[in-house]
Amino acid sequence: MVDESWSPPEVLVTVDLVILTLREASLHVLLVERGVEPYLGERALPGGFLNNAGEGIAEAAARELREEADLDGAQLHLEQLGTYGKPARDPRGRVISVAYLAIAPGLPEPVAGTDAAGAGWEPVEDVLAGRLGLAFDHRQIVADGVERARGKLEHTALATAFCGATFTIAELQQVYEAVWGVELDPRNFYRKVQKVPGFIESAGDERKATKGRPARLFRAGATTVLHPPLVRPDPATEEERQ
Amino acid sequence: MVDESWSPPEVLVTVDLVILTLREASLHVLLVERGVEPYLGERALPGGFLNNAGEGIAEAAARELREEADLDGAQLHLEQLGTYGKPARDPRGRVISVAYLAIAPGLPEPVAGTDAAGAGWEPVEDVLAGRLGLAFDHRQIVADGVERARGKLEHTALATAFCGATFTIAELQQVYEAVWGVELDPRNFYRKVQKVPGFIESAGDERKATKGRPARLFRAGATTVLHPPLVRPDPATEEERQ
DNA sequence: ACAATAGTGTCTGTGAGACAATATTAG
DNA sequence: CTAATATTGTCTCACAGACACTATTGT
Repeated sequence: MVDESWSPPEVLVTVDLVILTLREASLHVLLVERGVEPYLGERALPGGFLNNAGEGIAEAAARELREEADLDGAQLHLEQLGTYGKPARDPRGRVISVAYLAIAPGLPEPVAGTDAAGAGWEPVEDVLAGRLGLAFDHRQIVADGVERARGKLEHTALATAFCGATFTIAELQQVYEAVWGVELDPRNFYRKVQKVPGFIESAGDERKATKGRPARLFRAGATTVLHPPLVRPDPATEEERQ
Repeated sequence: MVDESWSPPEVLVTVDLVILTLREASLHVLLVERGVEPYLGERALPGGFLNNAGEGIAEAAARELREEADLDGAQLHLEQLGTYGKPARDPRGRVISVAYLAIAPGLPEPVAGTDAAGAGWEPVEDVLAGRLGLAFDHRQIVADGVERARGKLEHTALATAFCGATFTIAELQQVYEAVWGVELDPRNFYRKVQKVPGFIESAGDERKATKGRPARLFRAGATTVLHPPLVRPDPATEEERQ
């Protein structure tokens, strides 16, 4: 370390949340409208400062999840995404942000946050394409979150976190298609998913769709890591098809 | 956020490094002996406080890499691993640590750090098994770093970062075997590695081993992501063999 | 009946792993 | 020559993807 006379600088730490969900078969992220400077009035990720008390970073993330999105961190998938500390990222001074990724099943309607002026789900595509500007470096954080989710869908049962307590295989497929941005063959997907031990388990009864034969219902299984993994189709392979 | 009258708490931020290398065909991590309280005299990861000036977190990691291990961050693989902020992890007060993972090729001998009392490479196995105790929560950080490296070997060209400028395929195989802790078939590995476009490229001449036929030399290719990936053998498949 | 979706069966090419065979060096 | 390692060749089995086909509902 360094000599005792030197005193290290103190910095402010915020926790920001990338909360993803599926709405109308496309990926959405929860954004709030900032009620204070800086970036007043602009869209930003929900988040806030780390509390004084003996609050761990993960606890702070769960607290913000509760305060700003009214979601229960204990029930949801919540994992650390990364830490962002570029010197000039916050005009207030030396602020670094620890970002967390949360996955929520489809929710009824725009969640009204307690803190933020207004909260609402926005299409991830609009954010990534820059059609919707975000405060700070939050666009980059969203991009990292989506990329993380895409990768984890392959090797973990994360996709079930987008669904409700029970779901059909077609619904599960829509999750993969929306997050990966690809189309999958329903028949191959059907067998493939069921072949992974512990991924999903039957929930007994049936459920009717608006049209066609009713589908079986399933719930998430005990397994969190998928053996074998569900690999997403290689875009390079598509080109070969000519 | 919160009302303006409330003032968020300031915390101290350290940057810690998990520097991995290969020595005698097994994975080693760089550790220093702490010269100050707390944990004086115990082993710990190299690291230090974030500087006052406009120093980004990644820059701080590169600086520590230079100061404590005399390695050039621009040449090495250096990526953020995660942020650790349990309230009681540091007796000095509210300190959170941003951990970085660095991969270094086999180096001549114990690197003498400038700051730390003593520095040396220790087998990762000793740390993970608890035979060698570490300060703070550094054992967990090492475990996370090794796990990250294992996964990245599958999908990225990270393995070449363990090697020198040129290397044989057998040496590359030793990297995979040491990090994954498995044995691989040299013949299948040989073809598999060469089939991945851009992973490795020939370096022309030859080089003799102590015994046997001399092996071709290769250098790292331009590709960083492997298509197709090198999947590590599924341990469940081994049991089937009976 | 038809449309629409759920679920099953079958074929085929590719690729991974097992392992035989050949090449090239040192001693 | 033999030992040791590098490199190439070949076989086989499993599996992913394409897609025909059957099942079960609403209208």
